[in-house]
Amino acid sequence: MSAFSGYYPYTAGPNDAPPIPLTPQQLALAYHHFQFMQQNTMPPPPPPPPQAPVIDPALQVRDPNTNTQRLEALERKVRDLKAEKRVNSSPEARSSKRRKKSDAYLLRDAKGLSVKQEEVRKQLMKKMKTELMTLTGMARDANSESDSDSESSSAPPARPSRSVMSFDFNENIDHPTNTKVIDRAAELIWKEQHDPKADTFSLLHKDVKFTLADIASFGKTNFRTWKRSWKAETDTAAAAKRARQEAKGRQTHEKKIFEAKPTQSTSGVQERHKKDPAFILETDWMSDEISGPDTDDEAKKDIHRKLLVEAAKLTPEQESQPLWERVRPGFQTTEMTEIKDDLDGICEEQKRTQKKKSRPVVQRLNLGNLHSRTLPARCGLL
DNA sequence: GCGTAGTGTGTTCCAGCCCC
DNA sequence: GGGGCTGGAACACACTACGC
Repeated sequence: MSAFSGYYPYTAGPNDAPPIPLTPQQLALAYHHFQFMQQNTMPPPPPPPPQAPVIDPALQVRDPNTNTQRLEALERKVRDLKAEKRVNSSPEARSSKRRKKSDAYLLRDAKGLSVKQEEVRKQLMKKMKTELMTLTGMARDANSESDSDSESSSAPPARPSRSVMSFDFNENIDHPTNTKVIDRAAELIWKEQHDPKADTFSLLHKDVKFTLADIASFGKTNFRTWKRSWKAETDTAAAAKRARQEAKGRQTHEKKIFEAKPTQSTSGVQERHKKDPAFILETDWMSDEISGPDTDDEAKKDIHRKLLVEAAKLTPEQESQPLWERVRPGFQTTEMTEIKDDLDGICEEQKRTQKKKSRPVVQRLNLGNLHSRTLPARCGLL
């Protein structure tokens, strides 16, 4: 406590009045604030004031000189604040203030960064993610994982374990519960990495500047990602939406394969059918395969499986391999069915002629069944 | 064992929108 | 104008199975 016996509320300037000694209560409060700044932890509530003051205030001798000095110091402060306000209200100051606000971020946006900045940015993102996972208990061994990214040899000493906090995904990012976690993680990383001379510093480039706000913004991105996943798991509507997105992603992938390997090319299909097959690849039309009948009846499933095995002409040894049925929509025109069969043929031919043999894809068989799912909006195009 | 393709999942980036 | 949210797309990564 002796180190704080000379603690004053501000640093004295040349024009300031001499420092005013603090009361024991003020001193105790200041000590707690100092502890908070030192340890980056929430301080425990300040100790309750003593039941009775050591000296009855009524009996204390008031020093008229000290009170005058205090008053003068306050008046000076008011004058300074008014002067500062006048300067800040000018248009130039307003724009510089705006600039200053946007300057709070140096690495948040990936655009326009140098290679060094990009590397440090990625490192900080990874650290922030690990820190958040550690704080929220999402990763038990995140500490060992956190610094495995190319700096294992110079890894900082492991921090003592921290208490588990948690996100509230029902709330937004600016909810106190969530900001508390992000701020805490950002402060920890900032404390470790902002000073290149510190033992804990482990970034690739010492000369790349970044801000606390940068680190926090990376944490916010993580939060949104996790919230999105959480929502997809808990909200059925969101889950359905996500499934649609994933299906679309697979279709895009198939489209790319066709575009990248035009052996017979889709133009051949176009010539034969006088239709551009491209739009089939752009929509939901390609998803015709099912892995089994939509029923809980095991007997029906067995019969269906036997039909598929027969159609695939599998040997008894091959019977256990997966098979899919290709079920065309009932509303689909014959013309469209032919185009799709043509495209499937190209795909299978590409597989057969591939120099490099790859893992066989699941065999798809046509048993002639049709399904009656909802008619897509674009069905009138063919 | 190694390299590669297929597949699934998670992450990051970006644009557009809304609100303050 | 800046920050937050959302959705879509691109990208990264891990895993598996296969051929050589």
